[in-house]
Amino acid sequence: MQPETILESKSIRCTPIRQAILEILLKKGCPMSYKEVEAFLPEESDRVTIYRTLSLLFRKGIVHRVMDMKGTWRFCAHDPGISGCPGDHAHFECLICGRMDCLTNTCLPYIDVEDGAVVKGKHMVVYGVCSLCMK
Amino acid sequence: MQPETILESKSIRCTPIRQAILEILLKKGCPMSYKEVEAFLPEESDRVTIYRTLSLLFRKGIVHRVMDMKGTWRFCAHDPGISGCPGDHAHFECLICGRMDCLTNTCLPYIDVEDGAVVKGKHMVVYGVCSLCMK
DNA sequence: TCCCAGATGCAACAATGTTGCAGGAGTGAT
DNA sequence: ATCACTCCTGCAACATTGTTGCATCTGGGA
Ligand SMILES: [Mn+2]
Ligand SMILES: [Mn+2]
Ligand SMILES: [Zn+2]
Ligand SMILES: [Zn+2]
Repeated sequence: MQPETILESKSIRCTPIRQAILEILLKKGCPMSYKEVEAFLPEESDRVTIYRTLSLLFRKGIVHRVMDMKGTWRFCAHDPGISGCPGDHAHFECLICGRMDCLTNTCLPYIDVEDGAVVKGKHMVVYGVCSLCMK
Repeated sequence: MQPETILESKSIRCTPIRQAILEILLKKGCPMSYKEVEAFLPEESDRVTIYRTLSLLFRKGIVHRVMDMKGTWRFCAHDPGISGCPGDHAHFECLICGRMDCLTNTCLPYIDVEDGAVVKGKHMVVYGVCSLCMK
């Protein structure tokens, strides 16, 4: 699905930067930090605008986000044409090249918490060395 | 077990700050950020020393650490008298009061990664609202 | 006692996240 | 077309955490 279509469907004004950022996320298909996204944008792109755009996309449910093992948020868009990706899956992070991947075929386990506590979400990162970096 | 005993058993010089920090972690028994640890130390304690001490304790395997949903490391010591805590369990973080707890009775699931990739560790945070904050 | 590895304190920096504000662009109503 | 209003963007500024370098201090072994 096209970035513009997605933005319009969420009643978000379709600006060049938003379109560009969403396009990058859709094309890459893996969780990216704002820094990684920035690398694919024109030189003059503003850090805060990228930050706000990613926050907006997240708030509107267009992307999901994962915190990596360095403590930075990574944002990821899966084509909404494909049956709903709730972000409820584990992620793999390579400690060498830094790449992160969605393990969309996994499903996070049920976790028992203390009585009375309410679970809002689950977050799982599996880290190690990816196949490319192992060679 | 006493902090000094633990430090000696790992051939780490037993200094007042190390003893104090380890004692705090053992007493609280939940993953604490350096900031939280700092709050229980004398005013004049140096930020970097705390940082280095926590790193050391982690490196020596005395404590384990978890990244919380704000992207900061939390360190946690379980009494080594109790049968080995590898830190291989999930954690619950309350989004209201910020407290984090070890779910020591859980066990992280096996996750299938791409062929050729090597898993070094797994990291799972369940977040929501704790029983106290629900009231 | 002397020496040296190790511990600490302080300055300094990087990265990310976050907010405030002013100016600019787009939209819809008149 | 004009105007008003909302929203978007760019820039400055700040907080927090993590991290390193260096000078100094300290404890323990030779
Ligand atoms: Mn994902
Ligand atoms: Mn734990
Ligand atoms: Zn890799
Ligand atoms: Zn709570």
